[in-house]
Amino acid sequence: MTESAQLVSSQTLSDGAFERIQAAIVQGDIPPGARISEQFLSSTFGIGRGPLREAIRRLEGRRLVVRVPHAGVRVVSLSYEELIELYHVREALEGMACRLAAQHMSDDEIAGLRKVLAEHEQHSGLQANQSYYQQEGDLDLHYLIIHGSKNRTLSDMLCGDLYHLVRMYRYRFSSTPKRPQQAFAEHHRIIEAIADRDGELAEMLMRRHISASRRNIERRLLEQDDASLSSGGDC
Amino acid sequence: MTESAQLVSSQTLSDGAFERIQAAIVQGDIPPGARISEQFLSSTFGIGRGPLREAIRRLEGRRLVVRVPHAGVRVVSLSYEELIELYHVREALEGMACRLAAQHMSDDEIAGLRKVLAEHEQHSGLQANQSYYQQEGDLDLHYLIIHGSKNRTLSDMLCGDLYHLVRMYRYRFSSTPKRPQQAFAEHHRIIEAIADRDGELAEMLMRRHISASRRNIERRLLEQDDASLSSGGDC
DNA sequence: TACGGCTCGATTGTTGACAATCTGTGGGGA
DNA sequence: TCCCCACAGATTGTCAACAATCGAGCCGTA
Repeated sequence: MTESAQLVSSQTLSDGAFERIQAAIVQGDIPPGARISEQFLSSTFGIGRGPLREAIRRLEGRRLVVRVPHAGVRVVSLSYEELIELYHVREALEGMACRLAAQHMSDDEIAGLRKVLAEHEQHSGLQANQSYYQQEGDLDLHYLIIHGSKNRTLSDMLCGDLYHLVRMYRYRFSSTPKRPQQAFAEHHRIIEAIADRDGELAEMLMRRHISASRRNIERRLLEQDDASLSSGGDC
Repeated sequence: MTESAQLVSSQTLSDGAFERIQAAIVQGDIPPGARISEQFLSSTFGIGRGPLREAIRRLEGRRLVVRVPHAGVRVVSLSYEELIELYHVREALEGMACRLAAQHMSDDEIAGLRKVLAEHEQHSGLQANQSYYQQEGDLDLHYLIIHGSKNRTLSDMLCGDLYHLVRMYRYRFSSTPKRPQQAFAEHHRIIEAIADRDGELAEMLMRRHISASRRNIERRLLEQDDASLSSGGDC
């Protein structure tokens, strides 16, 4: 019902299954740690097990699922430590991306950055529901900056692999009271640094931005029962 | 003949095929850009096309091969720009790993680092063939340092994904005259910084080490015919 | 009551055959 | 001579059936 992915531009059944399963994983429709049954997906999607298995193998190569032989595959479930580690890696990589973006982005692209930021301002001022900002808008801006680095290898790693994992867990931490406004201010400063072509500063601000985001997660994770993440809720 | 991979500890045919093909790619047995025929591999390995296709899909997920629908898969072929980009990413990531290693490695592990370095010294002094040092020893040391960061996510990215790509192209640049001795000296300084628990310095030295390696490649690539890499020899 | 072995069911792994698609080649026409 | 079309061959994509393996529940025994 919810999936408009029926009209995917995939040329093979395997590609289509790959995209649909990946979307289901990163959107949380299939929770982390859940087991994936070939038979179930096969009948759900209405395709044979062959293409389906190939799609799963591709997800396995992307580390979105883990497989134990003869026992089935499960959606990857990041532990608390792994999630924090992921943010450390992001800090290094996106810091670099931000520095490169300050060097390589065109003036038009920087104008686009400002435009997105202005839209966010309206959103975050308009509605009290702050989760949207954190969920989509935040990433949009990061996407733009990453692509602005003009380093395709870096973009692929960040957008293709890391962000899928980040997105899986983001929805859990979207409702921190003051974080959205703070993040907005940080975004503003980052964009200004990029516009000034100050790569050093841009990298530093981005690293602090992600570092703050990480600490926010650490705090919230310690507040709430930390067992809820490591155990992998099976309710 | 050359492959002792017959007694792989893989539990399924697909896993075995995955490991063998991956090894063949990173070792250069299958050159970058070459097309992979399902039928050929199927008869070579003596397994059906099903498990083989699953193995290829896994490689596709790891970006070691690219596939165009209905037309076959090819081994990924890095362009000059992509190779340089890869080294930039390595610089950021391994710099971070080196800093963390200085903080988290145990004294025993650091002793192991020194031991490996001493072995390299004998090798590089003993034999005039400097390629071995660059090919294997260099990576051994980097592996140890990366794992010493105690950041499993970082280790997986660096050792699992990036290094396979780096290894594919390393053999082309192994015979630069003075580079091995220089690299050895850089390794020495890096290890000393780690032993001193000076994370800042260790990161900086590692970044310079990789940066020097990158510039070495850039220089050699500009010297020799640069068309040989981008065109992807089809002889 | 607790533990070890067994059987059954379900799920995964593998195979071979069939259908769909692309590529290279040859012939016919302008 | 050149271009377009059709055909054949090969290769990839898909499916359904068969074999191998694992886990759960049951039973018998100490």
